Amino acid sequence: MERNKQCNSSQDAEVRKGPWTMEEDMILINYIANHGEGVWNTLAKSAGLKRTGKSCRLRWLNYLRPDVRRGNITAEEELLIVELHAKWGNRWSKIAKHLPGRTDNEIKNYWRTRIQKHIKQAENLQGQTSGVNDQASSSQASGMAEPMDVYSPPLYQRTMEPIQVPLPTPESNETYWSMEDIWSMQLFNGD
DNA sequence: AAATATGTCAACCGCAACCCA
DNA sequence: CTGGGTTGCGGTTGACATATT
Repeated sequence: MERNKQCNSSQDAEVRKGPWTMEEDMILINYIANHGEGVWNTLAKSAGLKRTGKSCRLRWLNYLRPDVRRGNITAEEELLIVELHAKWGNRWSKIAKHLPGRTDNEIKNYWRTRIQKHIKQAENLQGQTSGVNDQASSSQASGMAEPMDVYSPPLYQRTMEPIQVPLPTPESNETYWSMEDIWSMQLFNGD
């Protein structure tokens, strides 16, 4: 329950860290809805958030922005990630630019948690054909799929429909709000 | 049923690039 | 050109969730 574990040394009102609360999200969303983005440090202060500008920026870009898609990476997206990573290595933001709605952070996470070990396994099975690191090696040594050099992106243009935030178990805890919820809430708050 | 291992993901940090007075 | 502030990036951490023993 108590997942706010800010470093409450002696003073409060310092700078908050750790997971964002729903209130903070609302404040940020609202502020940006009314004033737009700006200089993040200033924004954080003007909005009354006890967060660094950096933290606000990250939260907004990776989570709160209305056009951000989270979860349910499709097979097409995964393939694209694999392809682009093979081409460019860990240039996550560059890769992310080719996956509309996906953030570099999510792609990076997805890669490290789901793809990397998979590829390593495949490498091991092939008996270390070569010292493939993970920098852009022309063709990755995993028998994934057909090797396509120039992958044409517009396979999956940003369809906003199938967004259904997974929300596995609504009973998990108290505040587990989907972005839909938050956005519809903030509509009532036109300030 | 409890303990432990493993997976997932949001958020942090440091650094470098960029911008501008 | 320099210095100080801001932004963007990539690596890493740590909390929580889920699987396994």
